[in-house]
Amino acid sequence: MLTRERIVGAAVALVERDGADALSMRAVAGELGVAVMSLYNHVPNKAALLKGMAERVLADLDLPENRHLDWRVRARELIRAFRRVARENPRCTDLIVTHSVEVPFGLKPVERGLEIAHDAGFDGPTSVRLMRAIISYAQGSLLRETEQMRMLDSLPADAAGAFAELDPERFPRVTLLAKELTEHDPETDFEFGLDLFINAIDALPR
Amino acid sequence: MLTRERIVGAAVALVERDGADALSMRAVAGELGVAVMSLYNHVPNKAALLKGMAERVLADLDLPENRHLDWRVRARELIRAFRRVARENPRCTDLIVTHSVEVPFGLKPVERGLEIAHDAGFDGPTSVRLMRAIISYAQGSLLRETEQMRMLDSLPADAAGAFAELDPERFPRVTLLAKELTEHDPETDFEFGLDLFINAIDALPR
DNA sequence: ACGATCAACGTACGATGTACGTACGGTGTC
DNA sequence: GACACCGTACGTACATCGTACGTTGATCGT
Repeated sequence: MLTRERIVGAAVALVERDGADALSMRAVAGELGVAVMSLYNHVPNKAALLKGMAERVLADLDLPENRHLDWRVRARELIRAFRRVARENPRCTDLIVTHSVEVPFGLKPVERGLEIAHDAGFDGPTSVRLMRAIISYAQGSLLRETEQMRMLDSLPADAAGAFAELDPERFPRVTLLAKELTEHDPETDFEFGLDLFINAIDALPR
Repeated sequence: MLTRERIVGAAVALVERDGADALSMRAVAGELGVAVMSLYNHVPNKAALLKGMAERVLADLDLPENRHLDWRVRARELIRAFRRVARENPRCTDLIVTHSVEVPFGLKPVERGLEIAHDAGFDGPTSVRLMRAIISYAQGSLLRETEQMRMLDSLPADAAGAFAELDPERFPRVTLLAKELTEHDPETDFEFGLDLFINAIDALPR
């Protein structure tokens, strides 16, 4: 029996295996050993399928309930969980980030975020803003990670060299930091920005 | 005479006028009163055209040189300039954000960002990290803005009502903050997060 | 004047999303 | 048991897409 769940699952698996360009209704149907048009009994169109895929991946978010802990570690864990599911499906990441679906990704994480902000002592409107800001950072980070990956392995090999050989008159700091700019440690970068954010929130008046 | 510039320009104009879905090589050619295949004398393929469009839009970044000012206002201005070009081409925003091209968007803004971080007293590696973090936030914000816009005018009208009527047992804070969650003031939200970030950086040890 | 170069073009092909009509198996009603 | 109904799977068909390939015509250096 064909179901929306199976279709979405096959689509995610297919993208993880063959990349996003390989995603087509025909390919998904093939994956399930089914005719193309059968899919349309369960999914209205391709856009809906994409949305379903984003939801599916984000549904794996695990949100441990640990309300007794410090809000800072809870906030960190929430954002990390978001990043984790994205990294577990690396080739779907763009999908997730650009389709983070209504109210960014289901209500549970939103509720959780607001709860944490509340426990941290912030009022409602501020909580909403804080959540939006942090989500922006998380989404942006994921986006940047994948872009940087694409860039780094599209550049010939000696990217740092190319940067270093730029005109030092026009780009003094870029040439100086050529090495740092072409190195990429997504984990550390992500945590660096996350810390920055959490500390900033911590310093906010209530 | 057909040129890459004219093609890219027509493509951007077309997307701004008719939306991203209307972008096709045929449509661009039509816009220029030219046969489809003529485009390929100047642009190797559609992906390259997209990249060109992102570059084009970002080329409008104005980066006033005001090195005597406080680094905080310079940093803010740089990020705002980024957001401004994106907002000037709202329907291209997704393009820009997801194609922010090698070394995120040309070298000048990168150089400028590193320069500001340097003037703020940070060492090289930290400067790179700071820049990455702030770019992540900016990109994420833009992404979230457009998503939220799409969401808000896809929801029936009374979105706040729908939120408020959720089960208050499971989603106490969401129901409580229904109104705030469905209101959207991108400008204020953006500035809120930007301030947060700048202040966090300011508080960092050197 | 003439050959070379190159921008513009037309044709053509394979792939894609999906509208539409059909076949068929299971379920409820008499 | 007969029959009407409905939902699921399917096949065909079409418009549209990106682009490979071969041709034409104008321009320019000699």
